[in-house]
Amino acid sequence: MTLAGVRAELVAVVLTADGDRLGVLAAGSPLHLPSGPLRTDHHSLQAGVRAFAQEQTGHRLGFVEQLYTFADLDRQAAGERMVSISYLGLTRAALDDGWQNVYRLLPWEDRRTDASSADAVLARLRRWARSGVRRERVAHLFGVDGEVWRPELALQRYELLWEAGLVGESPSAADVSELSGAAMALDHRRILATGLSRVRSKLQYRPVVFELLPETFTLGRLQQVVETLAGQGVHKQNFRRAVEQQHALVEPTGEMTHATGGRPARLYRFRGDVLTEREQAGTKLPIPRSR
Amino acid sequence: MTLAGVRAELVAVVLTADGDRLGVLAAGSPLHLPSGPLRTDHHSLQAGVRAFAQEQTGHRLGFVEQLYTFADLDRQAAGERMVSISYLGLTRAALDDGWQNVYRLLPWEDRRTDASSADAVLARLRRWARSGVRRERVAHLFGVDGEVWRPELALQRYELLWEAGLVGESPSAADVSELSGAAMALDHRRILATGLSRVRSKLQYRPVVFELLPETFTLGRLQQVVETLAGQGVHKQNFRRAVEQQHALVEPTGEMTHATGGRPARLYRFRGDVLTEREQAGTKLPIPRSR
DNA sequence: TAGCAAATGCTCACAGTGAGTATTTCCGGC
DNA sequence: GCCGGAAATACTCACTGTGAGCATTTGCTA
Repeated sequence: MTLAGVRAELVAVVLTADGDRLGVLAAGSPLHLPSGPLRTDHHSLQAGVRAFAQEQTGHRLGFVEQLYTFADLDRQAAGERMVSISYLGLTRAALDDGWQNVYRLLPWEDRRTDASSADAVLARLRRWARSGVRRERVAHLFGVDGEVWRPELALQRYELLWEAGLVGESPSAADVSELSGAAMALDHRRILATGLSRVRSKLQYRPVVFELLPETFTLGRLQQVVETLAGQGVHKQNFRRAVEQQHALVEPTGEMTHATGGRPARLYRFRGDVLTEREQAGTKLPIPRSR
Repeated sequence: MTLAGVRAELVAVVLTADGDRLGVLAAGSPLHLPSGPLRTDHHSLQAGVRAFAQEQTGHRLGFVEQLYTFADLDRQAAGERMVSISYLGLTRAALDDGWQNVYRLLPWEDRRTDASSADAVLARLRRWARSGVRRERVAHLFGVDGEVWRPELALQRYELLWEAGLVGESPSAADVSELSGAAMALDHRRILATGLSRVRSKLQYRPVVFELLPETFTLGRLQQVVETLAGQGVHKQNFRRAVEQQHALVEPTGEMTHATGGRPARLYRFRGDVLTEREQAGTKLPIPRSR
C-alpha cells in the first residue's frame, strides 16, 4: 500500500454576465483558470477561494459553491499527487481583458442565435456517432431527433465531445481548433463546463442570478442575464409570469426606469430572504398532498 | 503565505435498502464511516473508493458518486491539513451488524409513519425558532406552516439542527442524545446527511435505485425501495403510472411472481440504456417548444 | 367458499405551462 | 406635433402533467 504525497490546490470558475456575453476569468496561453495552493491561513475552502480570487484578480466573489474534486493520476507530478478542488464563483464585472467569453471556449453551448458553430460540431458528431448507442447519446445531449436541448447538460456534452476527439485537448483530437476555440490548460475546459452545468442547474429551480445583477433591475435585464447563462432565449411573457408568481423572489421597488428604449419599465429588487439560499426544487415523486 | 502540508483521505457513505430499512456502513464507537487514505495505486478517486470499500467491508459498490470535499481548519491535525473527499456508494446487501439504520441516526428524516420522533425534534426546534427568520427556515425545511416537506433537504435540516444544538455533536448541544441517536465521529453525521440528500435528489429525476434491487423486481418492490430512500410514502397508482410512462426506464420481463401475498405481480427489469446514466431533469425555464 | 391482500385499470378535476394576441407608453426622427 | 419603432405590460386559451380516488382482477389462506 502506497501512501501518496499530496498537494492541494483550489481552482475557480469565476463567471460574470455582461449584457449578452458570459465571461470567465482566465489568462495565459494556454488559458488557465485562476488557481492557487491551499493555505493554512484559510479558515475554510470557501474562504480560500474568495481570498485568492480577490488577490489574483481583484474581483470579490458573491456566490461561491464547490464544484468537484479532481485527483486522477494524470494530474500527478513528480511523485506528489495533485488534488484540485474546483469552485464556482459569481461576480459582477464588466468584461475587460482578464475575461474570456465562455461561448468562444464552448461555442456549442450558445443556442441564442442560429447556431452556425453548433451546427459544425453537430455535423462532426454525427459522423462519429453512426452506431445506435452513440447516436442516442448525441440525440439526448444535443437535443436532436426529437429530443429537447437541456442547457444544464453542458458537462456531459463536453465529455462526449472529448470522447469524440472534437475538442483541442482530446487525446484523439485532430484539426479541431476551429471548433473549440482557444487552447486551455490541463482539464480546465472540463472544469469550466462543470461550472456552466452547475450554474445552469441552479437556474432551473431558482434564478440564482442576483449576484450578477445590480441592486435594482428591470425584468428585461433579469431575463437577459438568464438567457446569457442558459445560452438560450426564453418566452418573455411567460418568464415574467414565472418570476412574478415566484413570490418571495423579487419585489418592485416602486421606481421606473426610462433607459430601456421602449416603454418605461418597473424596477425590481431581490427580496432579502432569497439570499438565505433556499435550496432545491420540487420533487417528482407522486407524493400525496395531504398529511 | 503559509503552504499547508496536506493529507488526503476518502470517506464513503455506503447505502443499501433492505425492505423498509435504509442501511449505512459504519462501525465503532463513536460510529465511523468507512474511510481510508488516498493511495497512489488508485487510478482515480472513484477507483480508490471502490477499492477501499471492498477491502474494508467486503461490499462491491454499484453506483459511486462524489459528494463533497471537506477541509476546514477544525479537521486539521498537527500542522497537517486533512482533506476529506466524501463519496456516495450504493450496493445491495442484507442488513447485518456492519450496517447501521440511517433512520436511527437521522430519525427526523423518516416520515413514513406518524413520526413521533420527528415531532420531538420539531417541538425543540420551535422553541429555538421564535424569531421570524428562524421560524421561516424551520417551516421551509420541515414542511410545517403550509410549506411542504422536501425529502432532499436532509442536509439543510441537519445543518439547522446542528445550529440549534439538537444533535449530539453540536457545540451547543445539551441533553439531546435521545433525539439524534448514536454518537458519530467528527462530522460523519453531516456527511451521511449529505449522502442522503444526494440520493434523494437523484431520485427525483430518475429512480436511480437499480443498484439496490435485484435483476428483476415488481413495481411494488421498486416502490418500497423508493419509499425507503425518500423516507416517505408515495401514491401507488400514480407511482406506477410515472414509472411506466417513463419509457426507457423499466420493461416487463414477461414473467410473474406469486410471492407478493396478493394478486401475482409482473416482473420488471431496468432497461440497459438507463445504466448509461442519463443526467438531470427538465428545465423550469419557460423555453419555447418550437425551434 | 369467503375474505383478504396486493396488483392492476381507469376516470376526473385542476394547476401549471407553452403560446399567441393585444395594448400601453416611452423615444427619436421628421 | 405626428408617426413608427421598441420595449413593457396585460390577457386569453388550449393542453398536459399530476394528485386523488374508485373499481376490478386474481392469487392465497382460513
